[in-house]
Amino acid sequence: MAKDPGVLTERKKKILKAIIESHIANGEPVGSKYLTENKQIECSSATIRNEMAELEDMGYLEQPHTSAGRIPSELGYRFYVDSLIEDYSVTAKEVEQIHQMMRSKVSELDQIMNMASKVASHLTNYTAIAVKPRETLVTINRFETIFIDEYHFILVLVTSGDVVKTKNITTTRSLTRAFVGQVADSLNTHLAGKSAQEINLPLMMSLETEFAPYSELVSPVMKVVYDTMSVLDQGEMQVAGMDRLLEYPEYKDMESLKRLIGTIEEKEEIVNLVSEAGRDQHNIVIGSESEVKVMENSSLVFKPVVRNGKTVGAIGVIGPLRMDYARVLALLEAVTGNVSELLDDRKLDERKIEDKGDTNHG
Amino acid sequence: MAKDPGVLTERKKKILKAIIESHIANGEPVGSKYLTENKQIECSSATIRNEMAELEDMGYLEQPHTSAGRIPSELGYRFYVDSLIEDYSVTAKEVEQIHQMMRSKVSELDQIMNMASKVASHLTNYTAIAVKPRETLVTINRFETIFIDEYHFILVLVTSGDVVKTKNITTTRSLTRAFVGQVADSLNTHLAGKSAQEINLPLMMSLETEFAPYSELVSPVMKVVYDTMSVLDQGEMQVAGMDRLLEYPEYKDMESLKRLIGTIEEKEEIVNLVSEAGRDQHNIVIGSESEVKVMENSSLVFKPVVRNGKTVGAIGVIGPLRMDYARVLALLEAVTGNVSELLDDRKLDERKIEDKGDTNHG
DNA sequence: GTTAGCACTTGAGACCTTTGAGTGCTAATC
DNA sequence: GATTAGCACTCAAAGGTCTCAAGTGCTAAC
Repeated sequence: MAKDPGVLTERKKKILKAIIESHIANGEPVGSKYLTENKQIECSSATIRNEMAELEDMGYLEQPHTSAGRIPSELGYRFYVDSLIEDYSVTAKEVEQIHQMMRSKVSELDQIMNMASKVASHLTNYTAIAVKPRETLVTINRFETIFIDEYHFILVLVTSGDVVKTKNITTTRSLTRAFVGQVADSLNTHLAGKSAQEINLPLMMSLETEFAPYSELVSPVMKVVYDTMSVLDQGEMQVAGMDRLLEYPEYKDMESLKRLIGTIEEKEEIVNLVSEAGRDQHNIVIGSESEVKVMENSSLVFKPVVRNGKTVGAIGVIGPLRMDYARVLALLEAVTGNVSELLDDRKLDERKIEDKGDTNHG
Repeated sequence: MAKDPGVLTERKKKILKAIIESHIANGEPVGSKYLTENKQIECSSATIRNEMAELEDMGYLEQPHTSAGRIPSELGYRFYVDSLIEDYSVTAKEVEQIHQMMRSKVSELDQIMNMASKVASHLTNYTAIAVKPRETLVTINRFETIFIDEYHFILVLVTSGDVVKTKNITTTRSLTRAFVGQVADSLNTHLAGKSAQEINLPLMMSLETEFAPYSELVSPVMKVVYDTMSVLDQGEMQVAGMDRLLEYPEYKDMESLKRLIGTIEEKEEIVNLVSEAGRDQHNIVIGSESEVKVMENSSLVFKPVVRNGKTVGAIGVIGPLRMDYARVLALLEAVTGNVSELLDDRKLDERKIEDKGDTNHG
């Protein structure tokens, strides 16, 4: 495909940039005449045609059919975002909107991220996602137990990363407050520092002897612990503004739209993609660059959200290849910046508390 | 529209039923000739035409255009599900699939429900939802606190309905283990039995005096409590198999599809609909019967999941008006039945534990 | 290296016709 | 009075033809 991607004359770059930006704006193939008339390029349409032919040879452009203009190829977009793109300046109004929408009462990470994805979708007019990446190494930090009544107690599990999970445990055998306290102690002795993988049969057996005559408790408790840890490993993802996909003519094709929606809903692959990404910079995945075959017709742009130096999630945008990358990048920057600010522990004086807890129903 | 919906001759019922079932199966308008040839109706096409004309007058049928067959109206579907529908028998294979898919290791309600919605979508081939209904009256049951270190403790909040939420609280002022214990005691004295609405300024002020010199703690703690309670009120909803919508020609129309996807993603309105529903029976909402204007072209069928006599959620299916109601009803019955079984406390002997806890990250 | 000019290609859209399924109505029949 | 055969009528869907306009590649002149 590409002949010599390194050597693009200034004029070629200018033409390529003009084509890409026109196509992003209009969604239609761009012709040579259009460029001479609407973009400041000082040469005739014939010259542009020659240049375009060469750019096509190099793999930056494509032609839907002989008598149509050119559209950028994936390689073209890639070159554009790497070398040609100009910073978009977020407008005051957009900043205002971000602040407005993020200024909600909630302080839970999940909800902040969720709201951030809504903001991102709203401002960019693309489908947006909020991802909580897969945790690679979750270990048990400590246990606490709370005695409720004879037959119920709550198991509190604090993991690395200050994640707290609680579980109601119901037994058929009556308990005492003291015993429930011992449970926590034993669990702490045996399990602190362990990861899900390290919970194995010998461990369980040693616990069973220790807990006699409540050995019946061991396996359910361990199951809960194991469940909890596994869930944490998994990552999460929320979607906002899925319906916006339908506004773009590239998703007129029902079949590919169906597949894309399926992939988004499945979450798995996208969470993977995001989890593997670097921590600080923007990440742009253009079409078939990703291993997610199904995203072939789409681009994913996301930016991690960092709190206290730790990546706690990412906000991203999914849309057609001809996404307005400049604008999306700038807006994601603004949104994640805002989220980080909300999460920043150094601003405790202002908010006084930080919450990392979570809930579950039963 | 309707002249006298009560008096349908047996033959009219038979014809109506045949039309609806044909249309559900094929998605196309049904003509008189088709009926004589494929359904056992002992009269000529002309007679059927007369009958169909009358059924149309009564409001049970509609005609897309003069030279087309008839399709059922919403009223027609309503009459069908109320009076004409025949029970569908879930096949052994389907039962097997339900068991297979539900036999996963997890025991958390959220995850069970989520899996159930996937099963429902898979088996019915419609979009499915798992709803956790709005709680109407959540009150505080009790507090516990867990001392972590000088600057951190965990606040555990047990609400009515045995829902547990935990929050990490970070302070700028150093704490003692004893003090953290007192916090719980105070909170219990002042807040036990209260609902979110009852947390007001006077209450906060009385707490602030009590907590001096840690009065700075009061407002953040109360915020957490309030947040928590509000979130519980809200209800939740998960979607599975959204892409399946695109398989039905009635959603070819991008504009209405966009609106439907928007409504589903928004969740709000559907959660309302489900939350208001009765507890035990099936619920069938056909098109514009619901106040959710946007579902005008679609039907929602759902069945509550009951645990220990309490409605803890619902599994439902969203699809075109010409949904295969009989099959959907039977499969939802089977799926919710399976879920209830998994949740049933009486089977504790088998699983020994019950978990109601939940998680959150930070 | 650039440009004017021209023949060529091709999808989109407008318009027309055909086709066939299905109807409503009338008059004959049971 | 209910049923049915028969027939004229309607209308969307499908296919065909034509035109239109945008855009190209190429050649030859600058």
